[in-house]
Amino acid sequence: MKLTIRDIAKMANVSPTAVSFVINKKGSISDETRRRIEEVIRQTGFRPSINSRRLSAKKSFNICVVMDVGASLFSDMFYLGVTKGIQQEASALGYNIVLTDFSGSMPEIVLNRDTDGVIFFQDLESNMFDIVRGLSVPFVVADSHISHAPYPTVGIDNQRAAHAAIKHLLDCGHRDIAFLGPKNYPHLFESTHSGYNEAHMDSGLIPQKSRIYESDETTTSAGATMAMILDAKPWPTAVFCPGDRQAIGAMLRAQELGARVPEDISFMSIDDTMLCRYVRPQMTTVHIDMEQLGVHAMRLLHDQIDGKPTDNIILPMDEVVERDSVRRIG
Amino acid sequence: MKLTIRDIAKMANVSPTAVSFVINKKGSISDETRRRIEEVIRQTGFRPSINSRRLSAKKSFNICVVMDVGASLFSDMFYLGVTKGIQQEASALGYNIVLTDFSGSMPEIVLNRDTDGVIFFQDLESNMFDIVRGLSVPFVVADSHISHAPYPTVGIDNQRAAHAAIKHLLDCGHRDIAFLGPKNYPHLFESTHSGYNEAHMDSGLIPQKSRIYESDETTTSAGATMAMILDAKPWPTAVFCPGDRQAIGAMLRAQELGARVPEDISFMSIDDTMLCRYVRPQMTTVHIDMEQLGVHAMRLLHDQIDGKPTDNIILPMDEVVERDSVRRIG
DNA sequence: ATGAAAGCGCTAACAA
DNA sequence: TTGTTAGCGCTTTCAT
Repeated sequence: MKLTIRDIAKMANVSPTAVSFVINKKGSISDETRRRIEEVIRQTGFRPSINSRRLSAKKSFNICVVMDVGASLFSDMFYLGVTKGIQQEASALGYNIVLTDFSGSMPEIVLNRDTDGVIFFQDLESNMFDIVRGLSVPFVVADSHISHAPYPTVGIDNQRAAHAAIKHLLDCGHRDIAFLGPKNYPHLFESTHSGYNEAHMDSGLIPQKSRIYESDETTTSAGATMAMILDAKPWPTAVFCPGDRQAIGAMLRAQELGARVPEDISFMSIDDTMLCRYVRPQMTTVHIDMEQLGVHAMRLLHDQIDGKPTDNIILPMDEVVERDSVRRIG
Repeated sequence: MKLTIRDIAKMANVSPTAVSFVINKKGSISDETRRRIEEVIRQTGFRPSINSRRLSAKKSFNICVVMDVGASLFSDMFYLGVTKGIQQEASALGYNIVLTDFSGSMPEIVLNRDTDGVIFFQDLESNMFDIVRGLSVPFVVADSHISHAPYPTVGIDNQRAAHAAIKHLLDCGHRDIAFLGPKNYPHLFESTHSGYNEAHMDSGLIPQKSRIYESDETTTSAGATMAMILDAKPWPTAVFCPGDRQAIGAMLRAQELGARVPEDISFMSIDDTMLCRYVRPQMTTVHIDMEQLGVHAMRLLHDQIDGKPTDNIILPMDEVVERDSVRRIG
């Protein structure tokens, strides 16, 4: 019934080893022999059993991607984009992408070592990484918020993205810009806050501490903080949030409270998930190339697997997408 | 280094076979022996090599999920929900979910038979299914639009969902309801159109052919059709689209053209993706439980794999979620 | 109820 | 450059 490498070997009058060599492009084979073997393979449509391969090569050819199951639809949207990038790169490298969810405990597939590497989304508590290390399974974390993490990461240069956003707002004539950051992501808060400060100072402006606000990274929490901001006059002329979700939550709430956007107050975010195009006014934002993030994560993991020395990657992203939520002043 | 089933056997003074039996809950083992083996397994933290297993059992323990790579973010959102359901059920059954994209040709993983079954999203051209059949790999299609497809499917009862939507509109006092359906999904168009007609007739009303419109299932195409509808008076009092994407595209366009929603015109959709809560006014819709769809798809596939006889599944879904896009008349 | 032994189909060390 | 051979670690048939 199913052909094996031995059958092919016989048909080509060579040894199984030879066949294995040409399949894996390893060892040394005379052109003549190789051609003969390739011919037989083509004619028979032979495909080597990947399971045998897994067993003898002690590789699973799986890469497992761990998403937090409790994550919001927002993160889903973001990470699905990242996953596309991973998947594209992975299939080029001959890996399967297996999707697992993380609900507090390490997925079976990594406990079983049924994966050649794992990609985590966002930084987890360090004891989780200890587990993976203990299993000596290579891993990387994608969308890490930590700049010099003691493990392989690829992240966005959030400071730079925030800088780009604030610069845009400044260029549009805004001088009283509120920063509404995610208090449940301290590292992200910190780096984007730095970008905010830096952009001001680059323009010879002094960032005002009183314009720094925080909320959880949820629509409602951002809305509540926004309501509070609107409670006191004068209003900032613009509000910047380092994430679509917060920005949209804030904007929608402001509108509910009677503020006109962007006439009375402008909003700007980072991420550029599809939501930006569906809210009204459409959200001006800094574009994040999620697939790119995925591609780099997969490459980094591949290098890890190969045992190559690697550096953590920080992707610079600062392309602002102008839409309708920011008013040009004066 | 790594423990094998033989090591465990020795430690428990039994044969490898016995160990295999208790791991797989097969064969017959005395309670006494079983307990002893289980004890050793627990103490050593032994985990059988899944790769050996794959080879000798001729199973991959993989289920591959095929998404169309060209699909919109909308479908992404929908299918990610479905995937969560699949994944949840799959891990309970001991399978990995491997994500692949379909870009016109069958993914390698199925060509290699490195999967015990495949789940397709939406109906593909039948020659694709022929390929899978030729490989004798079990498959199901999730979110099939075809009611009596000659292959295993699980789908939503779209007629019923449409019926529920129209009934809601009717109950709110609407009597001039436009149907804007997806012309690029003829089956979906057909079934939801039936629901539209049926709901009218149930209320003793005659559905008007002139109120049936079509567009591609995209935001812009729906917008264009909407503009055309608004071009002629009288306007319908409500517009129903069997999908969030069309409905939102239509609603947003109507607003751009100066119509007030829901005062001048109401909108209603099917799907209840998260977008519904981010557009203003929030979209009233029929809730679709995507995870449920995934769970059923996985179960159906599992039965297929087991060679059990199966019937195609049609999930009834008709829960309307009232939000702000529908006006109550009178 | 338990065990011996023969694979599953490939890889890789070693020989020739 | 090519071939022989011994595994990889389970499952499963067939004895006992």
